[in-house]
Amino acid sequence: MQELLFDFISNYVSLTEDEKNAIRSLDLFRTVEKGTILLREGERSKNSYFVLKGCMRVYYLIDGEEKTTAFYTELDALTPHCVINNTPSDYFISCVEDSILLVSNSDMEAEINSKFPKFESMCRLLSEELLAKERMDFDAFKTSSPEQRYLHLIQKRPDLIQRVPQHQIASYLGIKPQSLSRLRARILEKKN
Amino acid sequence: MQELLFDFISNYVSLTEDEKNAIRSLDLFRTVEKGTILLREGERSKNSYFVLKGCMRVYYLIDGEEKTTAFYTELDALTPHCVINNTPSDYFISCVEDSILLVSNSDMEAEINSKFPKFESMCRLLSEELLAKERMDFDAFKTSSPEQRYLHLIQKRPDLIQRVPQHQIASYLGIKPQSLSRLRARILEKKN
DNA sequence: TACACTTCTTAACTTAAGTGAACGAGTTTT
DNA sequence: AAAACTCGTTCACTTAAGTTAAGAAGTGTA
Repeated sequence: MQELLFDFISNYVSLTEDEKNAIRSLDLFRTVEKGTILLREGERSKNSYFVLKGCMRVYYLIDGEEKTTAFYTELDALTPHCVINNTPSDYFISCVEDSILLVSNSDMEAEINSKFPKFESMCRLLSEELLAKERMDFDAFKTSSPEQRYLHLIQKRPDLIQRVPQHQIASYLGIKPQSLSRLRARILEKKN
Repeated sequence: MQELLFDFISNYVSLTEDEKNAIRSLDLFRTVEKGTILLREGERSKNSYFVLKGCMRVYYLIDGEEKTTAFYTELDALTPHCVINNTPSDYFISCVEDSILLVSNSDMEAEINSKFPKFESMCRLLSEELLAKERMDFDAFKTSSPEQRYLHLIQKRPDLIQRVPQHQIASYLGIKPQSLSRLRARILEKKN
């Protein structure tokens, strides 16, 4: 499981054995049960997450309704807004499946970053890449209809449709569960 | 105008005079005329932009129609997707107003980053912050209706409504110009 | 001045998403 | 085993956005 992490890191910087050991010694690995809530609205957590195995979901509670805005799966990284801004979180993060995560906190990261410039390089590269990707995803969302978004999701993340309940997918697409049902029926009809 | 830049940077790291001079010597400042297209679909530019004065617009050309997805104004930074991935751009960037920009290219940045670790720190902090902000904006977009998005925009970026044509705002909100017109009329009616 | 062009609005009609309710299938709880 | 609950689907109805067309106001240009 550690190898997954080092493989991932090797896309950004190459680590020496010493550096790898420094990371190993941090003891970041956590197993988390399905249903665990990692962050609640109002909390000021300092934790960031990296998914080695499993799936996390970000959702807001608006007028008593859950609005899912993101899923993080294998090799996705998530630093919540509240960590960056040191403000209370306005969303929840929950574990969709039994998962294996890397959990780090911002103090720890600051220390590592100052000790290992290479690590800071990696963080810069990674967050620049994630920012560019997030903007592309946002653009794609803005420029397409719910139906196009759904078809796109099937292409890009077919696994999600399997591992996550449909009503969470619906809200992820910005629509109601009933509308997703109808939309799926419409697509099937078109095919025939 | 340089002071604007150094004020901005001081939010992330504190620079010595020597470091400031190093940046000054790079000669990054550019004045750009309204209407200039900074990046075209298909181009593989290496340029990143930082807006000191003015406004830039990102748009896609889909089925012959312009779809505006972002506006960058004073103190906004933009590194296009094509720079990060070294792929052809799938969008355009144009200058909405006569503007003063900082233009850097990725080779130059790589050099500075390796010479001045402080600069890399700043880039990391900045891109982490922008990523968190982008995710929040995306979340807000997903969880609200066009009408809510419009009201939110008036609150958060009232200047945009003034400096940018309405049909570009409409597409930025994910709707057609006619729908924005109607929606505005609806809001006015509610007020009375 | 006349013409083209852009921007915004309005209107009539179409299409699709929101809403509220009901139902069946499957799962969990008691 | 019965009750409660979750999840997905369907239906009838409402609401809002898309579409097509037309026109008014403003700008720029020949």
